[in-house]
Amino acid sequence: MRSYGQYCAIARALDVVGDRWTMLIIRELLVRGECRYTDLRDGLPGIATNLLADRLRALEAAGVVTRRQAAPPVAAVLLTLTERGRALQPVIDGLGRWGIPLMVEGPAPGDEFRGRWLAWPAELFLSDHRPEEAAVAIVLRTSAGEAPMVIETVDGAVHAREGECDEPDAILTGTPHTILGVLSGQVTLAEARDRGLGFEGDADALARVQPHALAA
Amino acid sequence: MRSYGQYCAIARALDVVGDRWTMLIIRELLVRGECRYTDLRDGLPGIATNLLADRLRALEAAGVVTRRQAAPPVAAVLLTLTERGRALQPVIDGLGRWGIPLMVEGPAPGDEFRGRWLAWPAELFLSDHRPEEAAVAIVLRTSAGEAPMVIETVDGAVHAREGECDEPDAILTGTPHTILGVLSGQVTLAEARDRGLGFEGDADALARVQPHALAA
DNA sequence: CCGCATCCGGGGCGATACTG
DNA sequence: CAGTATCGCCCCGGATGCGG
Repeated sequence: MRSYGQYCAIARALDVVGDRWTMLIIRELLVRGECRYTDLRDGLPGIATNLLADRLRALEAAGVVTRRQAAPPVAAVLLTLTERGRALQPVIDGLGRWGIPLMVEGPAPGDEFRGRWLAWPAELFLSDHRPEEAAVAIVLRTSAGEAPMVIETVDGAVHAREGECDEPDAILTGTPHTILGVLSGQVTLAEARDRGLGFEGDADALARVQPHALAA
Repeated sequence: MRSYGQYCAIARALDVVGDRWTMLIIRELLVRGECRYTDLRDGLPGIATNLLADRLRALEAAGVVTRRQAAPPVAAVLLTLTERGRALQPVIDGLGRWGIPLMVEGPAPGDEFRGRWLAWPAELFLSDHRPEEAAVAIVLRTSAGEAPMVIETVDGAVHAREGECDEPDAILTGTPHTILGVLSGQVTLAEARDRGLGFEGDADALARVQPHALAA
């Protein structure tokens, strides 16, 4: 990026991560961890391939991303955030928190979606109200072809990860918008089921982590 | 900005504040509060006037900025952040914190600087180690023509603001880089004075708020 | 299939000039 | 003071090609 030419901490930060697509590349690397060029491409629908290559080079030069060869059997380059790169987590979190209100209207026509993008809303809205009880796991399925998300309670906190789960306490199936409504507590489970949400398992497991705002 | 077309909180946020210059406009409005178009221009050296106008329109449409007429005597438009706009403070703070390490090498040739940009480093590095004592005020002067910054202790916290101060406990005069070195504790007062820092007043007032890292 | 490089059209951006 | 007008350039987006 063209430098702003300002001796200011914020401008200097934006000189490195202010380019178009750059923060979304950081988002993908934060939520996926180490992954391949092609994985990044899949997680960044709309990006031009040359731009992704350019950005990765710039981020590598800036000490934000590192590149390493995968183990012999799979000939692939693996990309990871450095410690310096992971230090951008608060910025991404802040952006995600600020962006949540922009999602209540649902996706615009043609909007892309990936299940793992629910990780921030999930960890933002949910908390474990009964940490003394046994841990629960809730699976979110937003699309048939995609890997589901698993929401798990761990020591009173709630974490979201990509992947399967052997014996989930509950399974939610539906559109991203509907699932987001349930996670945020803006829609009750009953309402959501009327709107097409699929639900299996223990409703209490869901209530345990849902925000208390339901009372309002 | 062209939308990223992704139903994701971070992408949605960047659809609004991801454009070039936009976050720096937010920075200026956060640190200055209500101000005029021309004030913004001065605080954003390098921006094209049409871009500033474009961005302000977009931010107004997005509910981030509001515009109002000043009181009759001065015919001027005053721009302010809305509540929604001020909610970007954590993002700006995160960027500023992340950008601090990029400033230790000093300004590049031709870099612009404004005294008020020291507000983030000041509040980030400094803390009041003896809150039980009377409040202190330290003035920073980085340039003859510019308004100085005042650092004040208030209830154990440290705040930075633009403006003068009647009876400061200490006055630092020097280049931004030198002053930053002192504020961050990377350079001792004695070293900084050797490098051209001007210092008047009570060295103890400075030590009271400087980071403890000096021991290292 | 992976990881790019290259080419090309369009528009955002930057600089300057100008106006109510 | 607060913008609008204009213009060249380069970044961006989309498509294609290509070596490993």
